[in-house]
Amino acid sequence: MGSTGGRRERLRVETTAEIQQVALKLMAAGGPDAITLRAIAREMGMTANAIYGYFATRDDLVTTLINEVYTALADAVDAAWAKAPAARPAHRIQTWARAFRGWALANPEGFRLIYGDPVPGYQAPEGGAAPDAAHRVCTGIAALADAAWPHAEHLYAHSDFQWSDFDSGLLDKVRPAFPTLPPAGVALALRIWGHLHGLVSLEIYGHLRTQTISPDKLFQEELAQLVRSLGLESEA
Amino acid sequence: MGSTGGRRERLRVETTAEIQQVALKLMAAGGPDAITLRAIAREMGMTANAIYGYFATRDDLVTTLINEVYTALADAVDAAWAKAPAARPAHRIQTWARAFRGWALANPEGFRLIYGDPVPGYQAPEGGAAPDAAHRVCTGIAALADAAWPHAEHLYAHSDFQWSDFDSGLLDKVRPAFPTLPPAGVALALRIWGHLHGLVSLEIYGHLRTQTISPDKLFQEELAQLVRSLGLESEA
DNA sequence: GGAGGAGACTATACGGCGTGAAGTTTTTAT
DNA sequence: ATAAAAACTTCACGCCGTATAGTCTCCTCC
Repeated sequence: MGSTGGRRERLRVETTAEIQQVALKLMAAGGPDAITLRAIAREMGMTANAIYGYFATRDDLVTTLINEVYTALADAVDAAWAKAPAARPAHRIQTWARAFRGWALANPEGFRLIYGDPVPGYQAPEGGAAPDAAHRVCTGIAALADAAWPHAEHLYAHSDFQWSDFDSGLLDKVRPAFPTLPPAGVALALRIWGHLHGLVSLEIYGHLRTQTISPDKLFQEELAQLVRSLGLESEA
Repeated sequence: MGSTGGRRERLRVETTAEIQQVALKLMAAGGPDAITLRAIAREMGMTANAIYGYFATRDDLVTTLINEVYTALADAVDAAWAKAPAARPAHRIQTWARAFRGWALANPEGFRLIYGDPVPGYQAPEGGAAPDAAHRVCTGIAALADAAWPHAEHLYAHSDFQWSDFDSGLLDKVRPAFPTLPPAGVALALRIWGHLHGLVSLEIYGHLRTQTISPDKLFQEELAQLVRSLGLESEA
């Protein structure tokens, strides 16, 4: 054999996993710039160069980490979405939003890794890091908009958004899943997304912490306002 | 003499200014992590260690830069605010917001420096970097809320925000300027701020660019919606 | 079961980084 | 003119990513 189940490959997989795990631990402890090949190797009792057998370059490792973390985020919000009953759109949106914020608060370094300036010299590869997870989060946001659209449609009565106003990147892959969502519905999606991301981002980066000691209360209030501004009744 | 006007001090001031200027140029060209003492020195035909005569450490330099950049941002939004007539609150808010976004788009690296993960290992000093500029921006946001409050008050009819819900940091210094603004008005301020910052942040960090090709149109629309949600009539 | 090869890892080295200590040159003040 | 002070350089250390070459171990095939 040698194709599957070989001791060699098992070890390889395990070592690969350990590298990522140690990297995540270092990031959690010291921020994104604590991810250094040498520190990882030190932690594992190896030489830094040994890691090159598993990842072509440090950026490759970071890309993989982003993928990993991004997937965890997508899992979290997807699970929340799936758990909440579709019959209560307001509650569903609030659940999604709370899951998003909750994950971010629990994994602030991960949030930075995904949405902020990542590791020092890191440049996201052309194809785009974590395209799957990004797609899933994007789909989730579109689902929020789709759920809210019937109630919020009137807000966009006078807008003139066209499909050509939006890029074909992630959207064209997400659109088919929501055939009833018009261009203005995408604007609504970006509105919701901008709002949530903005609040969470301010909180994570500490630009809110200096101003309020109950970001929790503020977030809940803001979420209620958002839902209300979508023409829905806020639910706990 | 030797106290003022000396050739020595003039040179010192000039060199200090040149260091900052070169650092900003490097940042604009290669992002925040392009700010290295050695690169600056190289650009100036000096040794890296010479910079230690002007800034105690690299973080000191970065702190100064943040101050500088933050001040420029505060100047930009303050000017916009002052220019717009107070009699038209909607227009004033939109002008402020557009100035904020405009500055951010013109100085994306500066925006990251202020609001994102800054230079790799940088840790903001205890006293807080750029406290003056932060105070001014905070005041600007409070002014937005103050202008909108009479129209938006009804939105917070059932909220129970207390002053104790907010930190005493920047707020206590800003509050006296707006004696009529109640606790819920601060929540309104943070709402506006979160909204604007969120949109601009998404745009600057490219998490919007992959989804829309007309962030401009989206921003205007969103701004109009925000103003409308405050009970005001959107103005061009 | 022994030889050969593949794969995992180390050793060494290079250039870049921030920064400390010590030395040198230039300017200023007396 | 001389001494002090300021500006600046040199050298050094330990960190980083990474390229190259070498070593050791284990699997495979005859």
